[in-house]
Amino acid sequence: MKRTIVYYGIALALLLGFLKYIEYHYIIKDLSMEFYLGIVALFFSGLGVWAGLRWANKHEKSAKSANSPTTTSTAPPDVEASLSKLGISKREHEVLCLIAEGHSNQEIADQLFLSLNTVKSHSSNLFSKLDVKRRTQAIQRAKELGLLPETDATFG
Amino acid sequence: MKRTIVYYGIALALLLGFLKYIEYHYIIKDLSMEFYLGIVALFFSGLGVWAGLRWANKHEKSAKSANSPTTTSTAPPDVEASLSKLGISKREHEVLCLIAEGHSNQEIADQLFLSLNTVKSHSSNLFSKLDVKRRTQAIQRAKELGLLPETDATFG
DNA sequence: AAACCTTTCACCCGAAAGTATGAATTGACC
DNA sequence: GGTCAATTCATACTTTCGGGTGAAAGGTTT
Repeated sequence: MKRTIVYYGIALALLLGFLKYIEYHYIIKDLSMEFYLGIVALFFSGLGVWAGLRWANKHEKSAKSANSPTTTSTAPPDVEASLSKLGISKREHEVLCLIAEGHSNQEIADQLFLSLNTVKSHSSNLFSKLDVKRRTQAIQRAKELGLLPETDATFG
Repeated sequence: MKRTIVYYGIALALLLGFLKYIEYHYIIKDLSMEFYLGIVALFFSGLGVWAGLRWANKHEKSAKSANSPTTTSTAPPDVEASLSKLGISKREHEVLCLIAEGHSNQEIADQLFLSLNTVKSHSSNLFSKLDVKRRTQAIQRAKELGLLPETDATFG
């Protein structure tokens, strides 16, 4: 969390440095105002989208009674039972679903706004809880146990 | 193929060397006959089983009209169409099925009596034909396209 | 407050997976 | 005999996975 702030700072510093750099090394001083504004607008809109998504992501889970598996609406009731029986947390279940969709750990990390290491931790715990060694086996296992949302891949 | 013969030779040489070694270094000369026979019996029965399995494996495919996808009975007729449409060979399909069952490349190699490198080659070609990057995606893809034998994991 | 769980993340290391390239063999087809 | 695709395998290299350990932050429970 503290690191995130540091990253923000570094990103801002880099932006400022970049602006100064182009100011002194190129001949765009005449259209500097528009250019600056454009750069800054792009940067901050990107940052805003990112932060907004992340914030929304954080509140999606805190808004639904934290971690007591009673009123969570992410998964159907029967799935809930299997999950809690195996001691699989909500976050781990999310990771499991994404694994089953064929995503790499890095992709999952990007999608859930997590570090790669975190995804690894989750999947590692997941595997021991599912009693499997590989993610491919985890997919099999999860399908057997009905832990995955029906993707309905059974068409012709 | 030539390598296999060389390996056989090496294995036999090692066996002989081992027998000679225990003959000169231990005091089991008295029960040598039974011991020798036991070792040899174990070794050759193991080798026999292995060779037999391998031979059976080889003839399983040559016995069914080589590679024309007309009378092959490994997969249902509808699957055949999808496979040939994607240019997936029979061997590749075998590998694909084992991948979908959650096996590692090494396990697949052992099961099909192939080298690890060969399995990698097959899976690599498979991935490009399925237009995927990872084996987990290949599983997804194969299920979507109905390329896998029904494992019926849809029970409660 | 203390014990506990969940979630997050870092670092290291070894194993597995995947890519690229080249090559030998075999059977089919012409 | 020559061509072609399929199969097999090697070698080398990069990326991804997975295990193990430790730790920090936030929430729950007692």
